[in-house]
Amino acid sequence: MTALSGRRVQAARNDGVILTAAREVFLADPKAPIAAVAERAGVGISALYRRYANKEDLLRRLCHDGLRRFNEIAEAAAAEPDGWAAFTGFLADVVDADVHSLTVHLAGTFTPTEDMAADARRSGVLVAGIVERARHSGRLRPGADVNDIGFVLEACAAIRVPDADRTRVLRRRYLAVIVDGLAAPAGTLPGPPPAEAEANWRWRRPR
Amino acid sequence: MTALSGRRVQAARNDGVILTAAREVFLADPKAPIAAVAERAGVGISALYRRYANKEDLLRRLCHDGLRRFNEIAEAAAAEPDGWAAFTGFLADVVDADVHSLTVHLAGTFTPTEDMAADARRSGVLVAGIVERARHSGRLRPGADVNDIGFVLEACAAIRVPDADRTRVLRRRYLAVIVDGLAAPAGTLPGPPPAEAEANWRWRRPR
DNA sequence: GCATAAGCGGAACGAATCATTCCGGTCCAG
DNA sequence: CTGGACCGGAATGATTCGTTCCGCTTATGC
Repeated sequence: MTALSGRRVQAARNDGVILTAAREVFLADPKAPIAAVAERAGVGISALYRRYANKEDLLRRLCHDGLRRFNEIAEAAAAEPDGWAAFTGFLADVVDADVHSLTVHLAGTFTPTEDMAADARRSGVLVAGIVERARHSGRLRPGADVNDIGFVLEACAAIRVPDADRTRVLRRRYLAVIVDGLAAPAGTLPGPPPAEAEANWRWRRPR
Repeated sequence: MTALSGRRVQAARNDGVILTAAREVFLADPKAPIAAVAERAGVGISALYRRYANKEDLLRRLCHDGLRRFNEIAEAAAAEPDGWAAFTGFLADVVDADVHSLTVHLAGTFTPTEDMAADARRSGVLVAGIVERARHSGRLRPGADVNDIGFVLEACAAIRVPDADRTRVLRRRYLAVIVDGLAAPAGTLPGPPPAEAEANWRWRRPR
C-alpha cells in the first residue's frame, strides 16, 4: 500500500488546505501576515515555509493560479455557440470566481515570472476573441473595446460587503447593470478606451 | 496691519497645503505614513502634529471633509430642475470629486464622530431625494434602489490608472456605461438591492 | 529694541509588526 | 530500529511608524 493514511497523505492534504486558506486570507487583506494564513489553515508556520521559499513565492503562486483559472473560464466561453451568451457568461463566471480581487490587490507585491507574463498575454488573446464574437453578434455597443473588460471586472471586484455570499449576489447585480449598459444601442462612450498598456501594466515585468 | 506676510499667514497657508497633500497621499496609499504627508506638503512633521493630535484625527478630518463635499454636491443636484439630469449630473460630479476613494479605503482606520454619523444620515436623505426624482422622471430602471448608489460609486472609484487625469476620464467612461445600464428599460435586476445596513456600515459607530 | 513664544524642521525613541530561522518533537518507510 | 520527512511554534532580527523632543528662527507685543 503506497498511499492512504500516512504522513504523505496528510502532507498532500495540507497542500490544498494551505492554498485555499491563503486565498481567503489575502482576499480579505492583501497585506495580511503569513502567520495569519498558517492560523487560518490550522497548521504551523513551518508547513508554509516547507512549501514556499518565502511570502513572495506564495503570492506569486496564488496569482498565477488565478490567472490560469481566468484563462480556463475564457476558454470555456469559446465553447458557447452564441457570441453574446459567451460574452455575458464569461463575465459572470469570472466575477463569481472572484479572480480579480486577488490579482488586483496583490499587484506590485511581487515580480511576475516569465510564465505569468505569457499567461497574461494569452488571456489578452482569449478575451479579444470573446469580445470580437460579441461584437459580431450585433448586441455589443459600438465603441466598447477589448481593453474595457479588465476595468469592468475591476469595478465589479470593488463591490464588497462583509458576507461572502451576499457579495457574490451584489456583484452579479451590478454586473447585470453594466452588461445592459454595454448592450445599449445608446450613444458613444466618452473618452478613448484604455490603451493596452493601461490595461496590462500589472503583469509587465520590470526591466 | 494685522495680516499680510507674517508668521500667522504662513501658518494659515500651511493649513491648506497640508490638507491637500494629505488628500493626495492617502488617496494613493491609504496606509501611507504620516511622514509621507509631511514630505509631500514640503513641511516638517511638527507642522502636522501642531494641527492634529494624531494620525487618526487627520484621517477623520479628511473623511469628514469628503463627506461634506458629497453633501454639497447632492444639494447642488437639487437645483437642477430635470430629475434625470440631476441624477446623472450628481453621479458625474461625485465621481469627478473623487470623494469615494478616500472614504472607502480609510474606513475602519478611525472611529467616526457623532457629527460624521449625522452627516452620513443626511447624505442618505439627500440621495434618496435624488433617486426619487430620477424615478419620477420615468427614465430610471425599475428595481434600481437608493442603496445601489453607494455601490455604483464604489465601483467607479475602483477604476484607476497611474495618471490622475486619465483616471478621471476612464471613470467617466464606465459611469456612462453604468448610467445607461440604469436607464435601460431592460428586465429586472438579479438579487435584492443592498439593505441600508449594507450600504452604511462604514459610518456606523462602534457601540 | 528686546523678551517671549508661536511655529517649525527633523533627529531620536520606543512600540509594533513581520518575515524568516531554528529547535525540538512525531511518526512513517525501509 | 532508525533516518529523515514533516511539522508546531518560539526566538530572532530587521524594519516600519507614530509620536515626542530639542533647538532654531522670527513675528509680535510691550
